[in-house]
Amino acid sequence: MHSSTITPIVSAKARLLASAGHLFHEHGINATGIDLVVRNAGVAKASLYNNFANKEALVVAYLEQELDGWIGNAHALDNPLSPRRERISALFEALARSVELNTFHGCPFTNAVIELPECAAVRTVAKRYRAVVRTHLANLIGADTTSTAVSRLVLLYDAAITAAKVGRDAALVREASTMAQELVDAHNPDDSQQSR
Amino acid sequence: MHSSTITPIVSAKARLLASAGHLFHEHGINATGIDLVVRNAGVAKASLYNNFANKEALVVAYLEQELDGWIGNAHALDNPLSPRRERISALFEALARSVELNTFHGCPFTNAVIELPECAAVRTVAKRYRAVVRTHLANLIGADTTSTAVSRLVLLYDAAITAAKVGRDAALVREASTMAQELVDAHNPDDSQQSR
DNA sequence: ATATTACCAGACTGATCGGTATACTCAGTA
DNA sequence: TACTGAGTATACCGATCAGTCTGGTAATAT
Repeated sequence: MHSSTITPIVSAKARLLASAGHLFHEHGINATGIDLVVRNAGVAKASLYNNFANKEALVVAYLEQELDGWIGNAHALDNPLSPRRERISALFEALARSVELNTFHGCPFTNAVIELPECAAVRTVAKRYRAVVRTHLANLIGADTTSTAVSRLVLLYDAAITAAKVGRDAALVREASTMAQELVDAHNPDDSQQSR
Repeated sequence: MHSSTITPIVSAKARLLASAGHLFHEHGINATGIDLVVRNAGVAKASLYNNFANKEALVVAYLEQELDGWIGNAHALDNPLSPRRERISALFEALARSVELNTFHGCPFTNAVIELPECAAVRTVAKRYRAVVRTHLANLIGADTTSTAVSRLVLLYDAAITAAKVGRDAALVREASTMAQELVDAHNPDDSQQSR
């Protein structure tokens, strides 16, 4: 219980993941060397290789952490009492604000797939991420995961992320939001107040 | 005229750009070292630095080449006699086929922005590319470049590219195509045969 | 008390990177 | 003929990378 005097407050592993989370996401994976991750974490180099087999394993753990983060964030942004169109647009609006604040660095999974195109483990996590997004969007509009409407929302979310990352265009992100809202309204015309 | 016996058929610069075109696009920019570009081009290393200041300059030249290629391809895919919806969908269909053949390696500009996030020159070419896409789509549907309809087509094209690169999902690309066609039809209802 | 476990500090290795330097060939030209 | 310009081949440089190794510290468990 009270083992918090000299024993690390948080484990070396947790500090490494936090460090990797910042550096990989903000400066890219390839541009971030192991030494920087270690120094930034305030941890010994050996501790990295005690907890992770190699850099690739650290990258995968980072992506899994980002996936958990996305889910947490999606639920934090969601107000189940709002109409469906607003529950959807909240996701896009967060993206648009991030663009305006210059704090958007891209989708970690898209970035990783592009930075490490030959890494199967990365593709696997990216696939899981896309399935999670699809499931979440399906839940928000109360539709089947395989429905056309959900596919279209996935596409609009993909579009918004590219518009944010490459175009840095908040207005375009909001246009995607409008499209998503129109889609939800068309899919569920008798829904102007409640989502359940 | 007849100076083609020992004088290089094509210049070292052209061979380097062709080599860079293949390697950067298929394996990524950071993963492709200078030595490989040079060896693959069958050219001396000094020839690279005689024609380009550094790797970054080569990358920018490669992107400009890709931009020209995109324009050429877009015109090759376009049949001005087809209805507008088909002129649009041809773009998406080419993408879907590329996914099915496993020959799609992503948008060179998006890839470059993600691989070299701190490079201003890369961002500049990417911005030009997006303007070119917007202009082309506007011409295809005969709308103003700044119109909402064109913004929406840009978004759908962005979406299709992400669906292709990260999702590797040809069906999703075709769903984007359907959305684009519906958008064109709605924007121009009295257009079922001719585009002019 | 001792063995174990988790950690830190940092030197070190081998490979690879972008880029430079040296020395040469050869075709066209003034 | 002698110079120039574009090319080739290859050795080399300093930096950086991922990953290993040595050696030490301190708390925990036996």
